[in-house]
Amino acid sequence: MVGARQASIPNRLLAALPRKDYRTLLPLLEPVKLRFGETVYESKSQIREVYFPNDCFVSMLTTVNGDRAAEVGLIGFEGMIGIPMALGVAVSPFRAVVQGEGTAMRMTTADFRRNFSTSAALKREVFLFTHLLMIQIAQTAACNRFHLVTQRMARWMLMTRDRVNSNEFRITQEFLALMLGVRRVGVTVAMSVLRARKVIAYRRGTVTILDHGGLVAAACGCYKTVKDAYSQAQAQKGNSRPAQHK
Amino acid sequence: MVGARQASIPNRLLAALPRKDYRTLLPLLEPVKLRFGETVYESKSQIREVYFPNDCFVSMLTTVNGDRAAEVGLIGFEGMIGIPMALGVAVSPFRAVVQGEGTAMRMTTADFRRNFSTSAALKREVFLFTHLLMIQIAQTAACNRFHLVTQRMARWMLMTRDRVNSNEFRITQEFLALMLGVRRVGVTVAMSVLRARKVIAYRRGTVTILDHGGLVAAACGCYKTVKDAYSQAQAQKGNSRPAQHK
DNA sequence: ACACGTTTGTTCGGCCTCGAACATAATTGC
DNA sequence: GCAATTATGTTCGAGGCCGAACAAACGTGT
Repeated sequence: MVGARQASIPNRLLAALPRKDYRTLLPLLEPVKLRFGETVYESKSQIREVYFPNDCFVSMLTTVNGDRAAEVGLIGFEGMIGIPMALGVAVSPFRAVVQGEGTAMRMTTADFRRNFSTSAALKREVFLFTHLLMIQIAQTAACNRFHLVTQRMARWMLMTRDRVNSNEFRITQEFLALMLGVRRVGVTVAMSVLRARKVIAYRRGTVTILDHGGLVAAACGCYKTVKDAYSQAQAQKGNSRPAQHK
Repeated sequence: MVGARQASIPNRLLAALPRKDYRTLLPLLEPVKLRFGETVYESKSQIREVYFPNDCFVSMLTTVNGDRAAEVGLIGFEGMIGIPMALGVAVSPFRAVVQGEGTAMRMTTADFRRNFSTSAALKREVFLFTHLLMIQIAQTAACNRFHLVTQRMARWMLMTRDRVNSNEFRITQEFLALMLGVRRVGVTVAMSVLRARKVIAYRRGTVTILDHGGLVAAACGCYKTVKDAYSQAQAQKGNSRPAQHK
């Protein structure tokens, strides 16, 4: 019955903590609503709070030449926003923008710092996520180099789907183009190709995945690579801590 | 006289440690020679040792589709090879290949783990470097998306220059093409453009930077962005620890 | 000095993405 | 219901990089 606890704690990172550690954190966690488009951290700004998404998700963006930006990472309920804090840095190198509206548990940096140094379990979970985030960013680097717009867009949709846990979500082509760092027209074409194949449907700001397998086929292997890294990490935890349910 | 100690300890990360912490580590550090092209870690392989480069430097490569690879990070004397160990993971997600021949200080994972948990200074330095590496990888992601071969190649040469501390270094176009994830011909063209501008000179496996400023101008801003992040981190340390020399 | 392998240079057609401009459709506010 | 705004669709020429194939120059070892 490992799943029972997870059901009541949407954020996977928090859910993976021993009950004792979680109880200590709970009074310090404030549920907040994150609205679509909201900037959680400006690039190079001070980090004042960290966030554990419940059902929202946030894009990490890096800027080049001061204007053009591209998404380098996507973080949802599987992780935490504010990873630099875990590495002893209170400044966010990335811009963090809410991509999927929803709620998150917020904690002040002071509280986080205090508990981070005392809870070995929190450290372990946060560092593991840091590692996975690094893999995601690195894969994005390679993906940006090699793969076509349609492939990268399909990957983005799949990553989003995994975080909203639904085959339908709101997104405009304009916004998606910003994330992928391409022209909007490029997204228009890519989306209509997938629509013609009946892989997705969409209308003014809403995309529906019709054929999940087809979308995976349309995406590059980067989706699977990153996803496998995540699930393998989960599996490792399960194996290395067989006594967790005690 | 902060510099005096650094002069005898080539690796900056080790050099930044308090003398006491460094003394503890020293007997565990084995100097090894890393030869050009040598694979330090295979992707997804177990990490058995971590390395603190003295004058060598190592590329971190990510693979897509199992065959094509691209460099996502370059690590030299400013850092450590084996960052996943700091995050509690003993498997390298990347392939690590020696790019610049030289020596490094090697430590077994067991020794690293032991000392990592007891030396707050080592932790601080390694985590700070982890953060900087993450910035480097993210910038590479954006760079791969937006910038032309010539720009990215110029950036690569500058990053290499900073790590060999020399305006001349050995590299073939074929190898450089592998790192950048482009065709060799693309590198040939890009290099001849820079040669025509008298920014670089080269002959069969050796590149010489003639005009550093010109090369910076030819590179994209990503070079400066990442470099600034590194030097800012150093400055922060200097400010926050004014009593370090005691 | 010579032969061989390695490294660098050149060319070709084709595809993807670019920037720009303009056209149509859906939603919102009044 | 109508106007204004937002979102999506279409087209154009240009440029960069692609894979492939072939040519020339350099260096090494015998």
